[in-house]
Amino acid sequence: MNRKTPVKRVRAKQRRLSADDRRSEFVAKATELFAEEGFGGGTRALARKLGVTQPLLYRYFPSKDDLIKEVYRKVYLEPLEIGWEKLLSDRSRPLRARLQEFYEIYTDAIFNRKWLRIYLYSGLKGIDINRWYVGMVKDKILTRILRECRHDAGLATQSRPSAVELELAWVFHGGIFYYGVRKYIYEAPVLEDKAQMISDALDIFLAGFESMAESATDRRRAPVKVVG
Amino acid sequence: MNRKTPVKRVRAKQRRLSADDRRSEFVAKATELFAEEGFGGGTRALARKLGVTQPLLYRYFPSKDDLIKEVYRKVYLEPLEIGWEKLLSDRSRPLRARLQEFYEIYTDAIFNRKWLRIYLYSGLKGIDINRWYVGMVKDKILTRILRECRHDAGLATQSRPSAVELELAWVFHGGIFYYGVRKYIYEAPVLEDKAQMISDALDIFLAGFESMAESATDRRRAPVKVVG
DNA sequence: ATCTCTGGTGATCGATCGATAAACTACCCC
DNA sequence: GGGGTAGTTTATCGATCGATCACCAGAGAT
Repeated sequence: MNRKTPVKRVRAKQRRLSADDRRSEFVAKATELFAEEGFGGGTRALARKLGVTQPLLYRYFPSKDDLIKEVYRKVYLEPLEIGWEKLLSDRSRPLRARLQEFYEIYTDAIFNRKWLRIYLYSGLKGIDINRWYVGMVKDKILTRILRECRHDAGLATQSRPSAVELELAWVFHGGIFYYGVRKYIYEAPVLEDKAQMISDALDIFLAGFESMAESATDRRRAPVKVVG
Repeated sequence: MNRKTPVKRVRAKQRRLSADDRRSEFVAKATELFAEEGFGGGTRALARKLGVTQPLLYRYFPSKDDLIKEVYRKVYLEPLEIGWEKLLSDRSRPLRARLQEFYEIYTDAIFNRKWLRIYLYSGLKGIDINRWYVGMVKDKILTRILRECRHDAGLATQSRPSAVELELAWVFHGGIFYYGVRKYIYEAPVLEDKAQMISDALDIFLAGFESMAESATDRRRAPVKVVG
């Protein structure tokens, strides 16, 4: 056929971006790619998403691992911009309303396919930032919630929650988290009204905490097991 | 130095296994490998774990994908051997005891690093068997639990649970599931006594269900939202 | 208009991937 | 004990991976 015919290489017109723009575009598209394919996703596929060639990546990142670290940083730190402490600890408002609002905002931030998948993939890799995040949830969210619950129930505000209390809060938190996993990872049908799911989960958590607190004050000891 | 010296190839004495044994050994070690590395784990690394060479795999499986499917089958179907239906529906025993025992047995089966990691990896791949499993949990476990709860509360046993009830059960179930994820995936410290975690989670779930049932009969309608 | 940065490309390397074909060898049977 | 079969290895292919290098070309400065 027309082999060896000198076809004028119609090179897609080079689109030049500033270094900062290109760099953040790399991170943004890498987040999408890794969310779908996992961190095994290829650098060539990433370049294709940007409409550039693969070696360009290495003008901005020394290695793929460095790019991945940037993705972590962006994904883990982005939804943390909101002031949680004030929201949870603002005792001028009823506790329940605070918790409801907090979880609505929190889940608005993390309940999306991209965030949840990156979170799960990085969790399976067992990296430091994931362990840091779990510790942060414990210290900044669950411990705070438990302190407010104790205060609300008229109990002494101890500096650190008991292991049993903490586990109660984790099961509650995990139950809400799993809603996001079911919806965005498993793509299973869920109760559409997210706010109501949170409301119902709060109902049973608060009722459970109160009954635990009551039996603790009644019997003057921590309830280890309610039914044998 | 001694290059070109004809070193007598000291080949590790061939250990021959029956076809069935070798095949199941492949599946077993592949489960371990994929649990740690994800399904991107290499066939050469797998062969190394068996102490054989890589091409041998293809005497037993037409492709790596077929091996992966076998791993799925083994992992997903293995813990299902137990008779759940009888356990949950045996009305000669108190409901709470049935639920406690069921979740202790169920979590004994799935709370281990191998199972949870394979489950999460396959969930991220969005494969059919994962969606099947989630549907199975809904139909065979949660729906059954809710039916027993309704019966226990003296309510009409309807064929299918309401969306709100189901979500309540999912949040409860997910909270327990997340305990396993925290312990075996994140390797975070958890309340060591698993049975007590289940007991506490059951307390608040059952209390929540009862209060929902009460308000439903009192007000003659399903409680959509308790606090606005 | 030309110079000069610097963003961007083309070509390619070595390693590793899944998979195939042919040769080898341990073990069972007669 | 000499086949013969079936389990195993050696050698290798083509594709793809992350990464490197020399070179090209667009845009602002002069």
